[in-house]
Amino acid sequence: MTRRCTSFDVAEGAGVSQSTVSKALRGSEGVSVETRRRVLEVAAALDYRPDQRAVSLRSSATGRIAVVILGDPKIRGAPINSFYMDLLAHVAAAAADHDQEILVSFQHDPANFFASYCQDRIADGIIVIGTARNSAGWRFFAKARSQGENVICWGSPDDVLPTLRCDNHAGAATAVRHLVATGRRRIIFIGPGWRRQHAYRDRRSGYISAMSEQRLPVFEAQASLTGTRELQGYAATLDLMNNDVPFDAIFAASDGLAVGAMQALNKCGRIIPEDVAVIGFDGIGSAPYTVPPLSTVEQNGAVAGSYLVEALHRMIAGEDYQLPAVPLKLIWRASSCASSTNSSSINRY
Amino acid sequence: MTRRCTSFDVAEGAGVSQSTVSKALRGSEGVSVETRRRVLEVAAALDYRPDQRAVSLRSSATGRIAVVILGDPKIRGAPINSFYMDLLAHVAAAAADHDQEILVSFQHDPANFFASYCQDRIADGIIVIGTARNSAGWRFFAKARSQGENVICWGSPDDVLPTLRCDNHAGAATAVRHLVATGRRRIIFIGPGWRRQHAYRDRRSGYISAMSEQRLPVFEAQASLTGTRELQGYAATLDLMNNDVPFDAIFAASDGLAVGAMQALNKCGRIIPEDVAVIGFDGIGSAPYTVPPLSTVEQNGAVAGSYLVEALHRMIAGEDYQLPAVPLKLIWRASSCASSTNSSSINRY
DNA sequence: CTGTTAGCGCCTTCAA
DNA sequence: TTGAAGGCGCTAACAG
Repeated sequence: MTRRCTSFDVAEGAGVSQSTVSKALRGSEGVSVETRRRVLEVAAALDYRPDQRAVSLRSSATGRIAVVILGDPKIRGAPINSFYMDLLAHVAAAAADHDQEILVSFQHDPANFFASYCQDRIADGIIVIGTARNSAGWRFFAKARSQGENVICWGSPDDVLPTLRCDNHAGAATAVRHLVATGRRRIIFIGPGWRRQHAYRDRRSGYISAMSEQRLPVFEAQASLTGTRELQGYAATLDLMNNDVPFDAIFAASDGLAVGAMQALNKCGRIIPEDVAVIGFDGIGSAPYTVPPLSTVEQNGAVAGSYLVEALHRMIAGEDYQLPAVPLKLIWRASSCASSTNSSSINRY
Repeated sequence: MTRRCTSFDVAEGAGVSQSTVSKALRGSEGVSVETRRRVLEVAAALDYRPDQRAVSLRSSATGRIAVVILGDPKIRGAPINSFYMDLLAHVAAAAADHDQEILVSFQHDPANFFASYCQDRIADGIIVIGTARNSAGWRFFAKARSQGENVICWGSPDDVLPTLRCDNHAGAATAVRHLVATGRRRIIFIGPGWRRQHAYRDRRSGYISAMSEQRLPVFEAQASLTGTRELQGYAATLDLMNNDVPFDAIFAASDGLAVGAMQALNKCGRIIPEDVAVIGFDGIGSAPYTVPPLSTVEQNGAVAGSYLVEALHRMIAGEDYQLPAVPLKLIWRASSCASSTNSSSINRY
């Protein structure tokens, strides 16, 4: 295996100096057309490629951003909320638009938290996406930020870190009004069990506002804190039925909870949406493909991804930046409305 | 904003030379205990952190691997098969075990293919995970490999690149035998529409073998090539019913197809599993949460992830490596068996 | 327009 | 045990 070829080799081949090669290849001013042509030719012939580590070392920025997916503080390999994975793809697309590479790290265990991306010159900033439930994780990244890391996040339970989110209150209220408009009165809110988080509080308050507007009774069910979102939704819904709580609709604080709720309803022979309408929140990729298709308050993942990247860039550049609310859209599918065109209204589920 | 601190600053603070600092921090031989202690102390006080770019430039390897998710050659933002996203998480975990960072890139459009990770010293090798349908993509990465990139993949339609996969033939045969054992006779195979791929051919041949063993008639439905897997499965299944093809079970070549098939069955009032049993292939994360829960031939994603990383390391090291088959497990849920404990058998779906 | 000279921050011989 | 010097491969001033 032969030595890697460097800009010196190209220089020699083209009969010029190394610095001229550098200028020629990067299109700097001050190189004659003829020289540039010859350099490019030799570089191509030698299949020369600059070592990006050296390029980066000389310049200042790394051209990379780190994306950390913060999972539940459980055993390794716990399933990640699929909305986060969708968001990851959108962040990657947005980063690619800025010619940035992304480094991805899945973290959940305090023993393996890592955030020194900027300090170690591994990346220029960090986007943390994850579950509010990993408090130790959020504390860790908040501390990293105070030590100079550039951090923007999605999913933080609080506002210690600059956090992007949608208008959860408004989204929840819209969902509830939709249920009311289609004739539902006993609408139950299924919360995530973990109350100390921003998104939950806002979705809950949106639910309460909308119910109060209509003078309808508020009823909340709380998921237990263990297991996946789906299992939590499943258990919470089963509880409701076992306790003979009357209800004709469920507004779940997340799509995962809603999916679990639908399983439980089905298990007990409740027909969706005839007996119970269900609507979730997030807009996970599988929502259109559940049985019946799940209505949801969809967060615009593409916009969220680009806002995150944009804000991080501004933070890195030391500019002022703001985190606008991510747009929401009520997606009305068969789970909440028997007459939706999106699915048949006469089936049993 | 003050200048970043380097090993020279530590040297000055500790009253030693820069090279001594380097040795002390990296635990090399030939530094007195007392000197090392002082260096460590000053380094900590100054919060010194080596610039990883410089470290990497001096060494040879980058300590990074690139993971490319190859999507359908369609518009940007097309949803990624969720099994690939799961696999990505497992690859990340395996890479972390080897103290490697991973660079992630979602690629689908020939205009933006990029594979020069090794040549540009961005990473030491590439793991390509993706859909067989992106032929241009697979050709691109095959060419990159011939130009010196280290590439291992999952999902390639052929064997031009070193490809990890499970024993698709055996897995399919197992699934079919399970259906036969539970009394099904008219079992339909729903293929992905794109026949020129290894996994499809093997799953199909496994189906045919198992059916032939039992002297049962083979019947294949092909999905159209457009849209998501789910939509393809939906349309193919609808076609079957519209054409009054009799069947009591569906073996879908992938979970996505199976999810779509379940939607179609439900739309037409067919009860799962009483009227039609359904089983998929892959083991996507949402399979336990469909209604009814989806039986599937589950590929061990954790093992797949570690095999991919392991094989890539051996390739990088120039060692011999082999790609063993990834283990499969038949997961028997309610969609294929009314008496499963995993769900109720008396419900209507 | 081109070449020379310094580094970027670190690791690694080789002398002292 | 320590330090001086020479790169890793490149960019960027500054001379010529």
